[in-house]
Amino acid sequence: MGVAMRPTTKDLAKAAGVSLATVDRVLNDRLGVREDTVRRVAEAIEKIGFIRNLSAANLARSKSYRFLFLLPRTGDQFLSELLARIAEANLAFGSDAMRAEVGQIHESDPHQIANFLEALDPERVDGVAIMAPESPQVRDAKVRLGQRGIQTVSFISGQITSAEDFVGIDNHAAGATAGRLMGRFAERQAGKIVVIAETMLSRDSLERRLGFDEIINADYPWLRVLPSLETHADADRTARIVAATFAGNRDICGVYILNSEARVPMQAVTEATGTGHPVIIAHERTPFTEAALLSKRIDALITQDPGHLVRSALRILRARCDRREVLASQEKIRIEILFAENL
Amino acid sequence: MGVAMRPTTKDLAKAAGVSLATVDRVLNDRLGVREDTVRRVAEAIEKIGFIRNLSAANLARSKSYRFLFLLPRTGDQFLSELLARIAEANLAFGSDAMRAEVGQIHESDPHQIANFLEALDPERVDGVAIMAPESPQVRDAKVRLGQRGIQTVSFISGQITSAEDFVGIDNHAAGATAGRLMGRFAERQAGKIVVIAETMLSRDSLERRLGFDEIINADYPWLRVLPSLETHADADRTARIVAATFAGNRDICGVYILNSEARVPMQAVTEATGTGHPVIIAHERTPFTEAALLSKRIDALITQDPGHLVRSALRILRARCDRREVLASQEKIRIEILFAENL
DNA sequence: AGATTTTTGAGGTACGTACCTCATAGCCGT
DNA sequence: ACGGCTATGAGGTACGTACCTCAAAAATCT
Repeated sequence: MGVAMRPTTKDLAKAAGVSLATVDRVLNDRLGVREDTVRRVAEAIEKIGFIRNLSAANLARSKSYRFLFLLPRTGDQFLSELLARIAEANLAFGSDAMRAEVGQIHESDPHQIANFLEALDPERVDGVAIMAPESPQVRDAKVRLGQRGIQTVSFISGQITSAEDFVGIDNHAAGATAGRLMGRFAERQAGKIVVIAETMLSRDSLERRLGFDEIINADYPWLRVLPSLETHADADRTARIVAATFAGNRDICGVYILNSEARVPMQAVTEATGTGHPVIIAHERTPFTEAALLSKRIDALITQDPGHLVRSALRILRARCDRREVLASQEKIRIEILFAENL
Repeated sequence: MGVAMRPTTKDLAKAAGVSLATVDRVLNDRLGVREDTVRRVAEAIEKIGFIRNLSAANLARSKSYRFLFLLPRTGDQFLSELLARIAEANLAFGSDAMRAEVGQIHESDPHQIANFLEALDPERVDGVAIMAPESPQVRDAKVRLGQRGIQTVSFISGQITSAEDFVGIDNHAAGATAGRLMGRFAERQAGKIVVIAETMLSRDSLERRLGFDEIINADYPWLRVLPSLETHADADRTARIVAATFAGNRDICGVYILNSEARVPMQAVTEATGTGHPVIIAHERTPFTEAALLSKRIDALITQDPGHLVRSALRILRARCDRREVLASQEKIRIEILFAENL
């Protein structure tokens, strides 16, 4: 236990040769402190290695943090997974005075998203993790939130203004990883590869496709990647275009599903292929993809850990509120590769 | 913030119809409370959803946690990585009143390890993460530590009495994953596979090998896995036996290095193979293996995140001290697969 | 120099919990 | 009814920080 106690504000005051009140003024950026007094305190902080006890501070302030996850209204199993992890994080961080809530909104309407963000009350929300397609409206809304003192991060997809502003994987690298797996798993002979996306209008899809193509073109020139099929999250359309593609191309040897929600495209592929077995690579771990991996209908999954995503977003928002640095290595979301063996 | 404040002990006392003192007695397992009073309080906890404010509790107790990592004295880059992550965790958990220290000891001598553990003072150490080969002495020492009120977990390797008692990957699954990668990456034709381990006396190595063999034998019968080469962490010996093995087997198509420290074996393999290029799979991400992966001398890495390992061990020890549950999904250490693309 | 403003100090209360003491209430067996 | 229990209550102090007030000191301006 505390043989060597951590220095407190009292020790800091003594070390800096000022009173507790002044230390408090400096620590909390209050007005009315001469500049060289601030400097003296800052030096004393360095010298005695003062670390502010945030638990005590939050206790005194009786502050609790409320964060919001802005998620799409419609989705499938990956969305459910996220919701479950958010609920879980509430338990994990429960004794930490932070709460996470969820707002769901039609992701296709930038105006609605922007309005939702505008309506947030800084008194009631400390930060928002936003999962929404990039758009000028949302970008502006984020800037205004920052001005009003509400922290934001882009969550999984959306605009990436800087590395610290984004919680999610590097989609270009994820696509490249998929490309590498596809190249190594496929037979070393000519063949076509089908890429299925919800829409190619989103930056995430573009980046994944780009990374995928780079690897295939550079290292596996005998493979040809067909133009992306866009499902528009419509099961009928998906079944139709996938069936048509397989009917029109006899030498398909690989399928790359770059949606987060792989179930509908995967079912279309299963129907279209029949007894054939192209190499199939998909994204995200859900009950469906997990089962498909175990039954060898999917060869590999590229995933990001939803629990990690959620906790990381919360830690980042929290650190911003406290004007703290985060531990970069902890917040880097890894591109995971799953086989049946390492589920 | 708190529009809806979290209930406090005061609210709990009112809800249970008892005094604050009694609530305190119940919450902290003090003697002298009738059983049905305990029950009434427990019911009130459920009813009003009381969550103990651990920050305030630790503040009041002015308790800080001291944990110890018991690591091998000798090692290479993976050990350095662990040490770096422990130092990093000290920063991350710094404002959380917990500190991690390191003790290093010759892992080959179970008596010395046991003595070291016996000598720990419960007043000065709250928990230990033990990375040491399994042995009766260490097992007994762990039991006695538990009796003396010092928490323990097995770290990365060692005895696994239960799932909650271990921080690390499932080595059988890791070996199986390596086997799957080897099988899919190797040419579909007869060939031999070299397995290199520091020693096959450790459970970790055995499990990895077992998992590896299972997959190869079941799904890639044209591959033959040679008896494991044991390096005994000796560079000269390693070079000798690896060279001899390659000299005696012309059709080696794969190498699986199941050590945590891959550098020495990998260098021996590089020298022995010359211009040939068997599929090489190794464990753990270190500066060396990372560079080898990027330069395509290694085909894939099976890794566990050292930062996650360290933080997970600390969280688990901490939760045990507080008699709390951990969030299982957060503490599960994933078997990661690394290519050059998803580094 | 005096008046005014800025900066600093001293001291208090509060946050939610732990832990302590002492008093009182209820219970037991005799 | 008595002493001897056990169970409970009431009240205090402490932890480290935030935030408040008021007074005093120091710096600035006139």
